[in-house]
Amino acid sequence: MAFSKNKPTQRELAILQVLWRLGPATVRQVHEELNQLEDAKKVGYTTTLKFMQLMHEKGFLSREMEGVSHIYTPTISEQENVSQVLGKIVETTFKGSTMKLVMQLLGNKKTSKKELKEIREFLDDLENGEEDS
Amino acid sequence: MAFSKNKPTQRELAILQVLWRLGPATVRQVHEELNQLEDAKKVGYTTTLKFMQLMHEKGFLSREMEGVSHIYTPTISEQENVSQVLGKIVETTFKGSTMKLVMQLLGNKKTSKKELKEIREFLDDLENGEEDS
DNA sequence: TTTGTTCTACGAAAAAAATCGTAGCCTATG
DNA sequence: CATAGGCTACGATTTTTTTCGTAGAACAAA
Repeated sequence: MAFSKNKPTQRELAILQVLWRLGPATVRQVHEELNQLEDAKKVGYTTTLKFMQLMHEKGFLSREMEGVSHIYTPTISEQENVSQVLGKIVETTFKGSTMKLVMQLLGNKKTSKKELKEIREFLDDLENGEEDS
Repeated sequence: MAFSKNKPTQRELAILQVLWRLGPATVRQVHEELNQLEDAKKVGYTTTLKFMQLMHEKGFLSREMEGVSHIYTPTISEQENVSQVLGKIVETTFKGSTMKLVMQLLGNKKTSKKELKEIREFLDDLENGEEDS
């Protein structure tokens, strides 16, 4: 169902990614993690705090009290989010054809024999195992 | 080689997409196209103009005079751009494995038999035609 | 109890992105 | 020639996104 209406901004997405990696976490934890990253801009603690408060209001994060502090959890999974993003890409640049995207991916990267084999097996599974409507 | 340093903003991307679709075009053409879209916010002409001027300065667009007006062209192709975006996705959410992404794509969408066959053929071509190191 | 630490909540302010108004230049047309 | 229309350039202004400073509550240690 994705995010009701708004999309997360850059910073918001960065925070979501930390949470996806860490699982439910406090502002402190997210903040430390953020300032760990290579391209970090060394942002202040209250900045991270404010962001997570805002994201909570926007519905991007849910939270619950744990003693004195909050523990935040994304309301959308990384998979859902990436699906959404990929969906948009398929629509706008591959005219709706997921296959075209797959082929660009396979074609672009020099794919190893082993990987190709994996894919074939995966396709087998798909064709056999799944009895979709 | 992508964009030297900066990434295009939302609006800038929207303009790029119009240009990718239309090919080299004038501000007027891009502007009309932009205000055609469903989610259009009915932006003024000079806004589009300013944006394209800025994008030219930033190196996102090249341009040449044609009579009284400019004709703008993106300095990066849609393919290059999408590769870049996909690359980031693979890195951050698929831990560097393009295959994982491909599988998510194949798994997610209910893929038709015909499409699966296409993929297999594509894989055959890849394996035969390409003699990679 | 006083001090220091760690939270949250807010209210602004700074920075970045997006929008628009006005002016000046050509050119076609009456 | 005068007027209208289309185009660029440019200087703000508005809106959104980011950032941070300050204040108050809770709590542990001196």
